[in-house]
Amino acid sequence: MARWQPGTRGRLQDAALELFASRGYEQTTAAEIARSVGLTERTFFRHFSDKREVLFGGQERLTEAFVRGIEAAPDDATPMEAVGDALDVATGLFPDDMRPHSRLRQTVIDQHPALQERERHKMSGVATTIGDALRARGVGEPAATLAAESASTVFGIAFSQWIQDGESRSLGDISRAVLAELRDLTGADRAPR
Amino acid sequence: MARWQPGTRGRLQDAALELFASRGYEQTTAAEIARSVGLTERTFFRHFSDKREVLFGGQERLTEAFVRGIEAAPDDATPMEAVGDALDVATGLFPDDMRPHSRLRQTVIDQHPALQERERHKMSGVATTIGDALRARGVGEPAATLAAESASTVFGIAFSQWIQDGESRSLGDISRAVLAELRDLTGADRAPR
DNA sequence: GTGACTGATGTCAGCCACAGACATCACCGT
DNA sequence: ACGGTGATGTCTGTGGCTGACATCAGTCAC
Repeated sequence: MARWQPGTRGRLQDAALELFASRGYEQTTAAEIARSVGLTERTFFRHFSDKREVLFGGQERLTEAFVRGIEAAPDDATPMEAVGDALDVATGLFPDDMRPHSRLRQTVIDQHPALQERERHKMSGVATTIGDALRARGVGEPAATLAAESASTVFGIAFSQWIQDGESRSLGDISRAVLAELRDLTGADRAPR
Repeated sequence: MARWQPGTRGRLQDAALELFASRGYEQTTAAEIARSVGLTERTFFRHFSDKREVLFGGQERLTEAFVRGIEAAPDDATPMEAVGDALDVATGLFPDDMRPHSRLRQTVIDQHPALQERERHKMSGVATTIGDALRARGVGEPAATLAAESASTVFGIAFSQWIQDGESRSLGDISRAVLAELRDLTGADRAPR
């Protein structure tokens, strides 16, 4: 038998989400989260750089998925085509059966500006890395940054639609629809006025 | 003679930027900023909801400029045309002679993740309001959000280019160039592969 | 003109997020 | 057996931030 229970991080994350959802984010102290799984506050902060971070665990996996998608795109793909491929890979990380969990998490985030701030920041980190991957393919500036930010925007819009009540399409389907809409929007301008 | 010095907010902002730039953000306490202009920490937090906020004053003006631009766009303008008009109005808030100030402020922000987080959050608030203005014109979803986020992205890219060393174009000129690039990027996809 | 009212400020006390320093203590390899 | 390792606990401190209350110059009512 091990000295420490394994999966400490995960238990802290689960406990935190539950406490935030039931009592509210500000009304829950880091020490309470830790104690609720038999640990101390100090240990909480060894696993998470700050209190908000406990809700933002899987960002590396998301980033990697986007990058994998970009790198796997055919050599002759345009930047937006590569972004489309990346979105297909990334949205694959969110199968339909994790919708309830995502929804709960989002209701917590939506109730606290500090958490929204962190979420935006995370997505912006993802966008930066996508930009790097595009530049590595030889895409120039500002095209690489524009395409990367567009990917992040499309993902964000699709994700928030995905967790709406009554929405039944998969995240991937929604994402493709949003990307198509972006194409129409920016590309289909009429003749100059 | 008035009982209190007028312009308290402004003096705090100026002092904060100066102290952050010279000593670093974390090494500067809110109490120090306040004392440096003859006030107390408590008063600092009456003027700014948190320590970071002292660097983010003019967001309302930026938001209003964008909205003004959207509302002033011709009735038959496409969403992206309206966004282009809004960018022209908004970039007008940054004449060339405030480049040094913007640059200094940005060097401070760039050195601290907590400040970058706040900056992203502010821009995302701007984007949300632009989206509202577009929806008020009858633009649907997700087009309104996409166009609004695109406006914010273009502004962000243009702004960071504007304060690069050696850059001499006006913010408006850069912004129009970036917007054109976005149009090319998303619109000019070749035939399907 | 005096007294109530207002609004920006100061004072005081306290909570909590977070961090440095050090001890502990099972486990692991040698 | 033993020293190293890594996750944890304990102790202590700092700074961001807040509520409650006092102050006090100007203002307005009467």
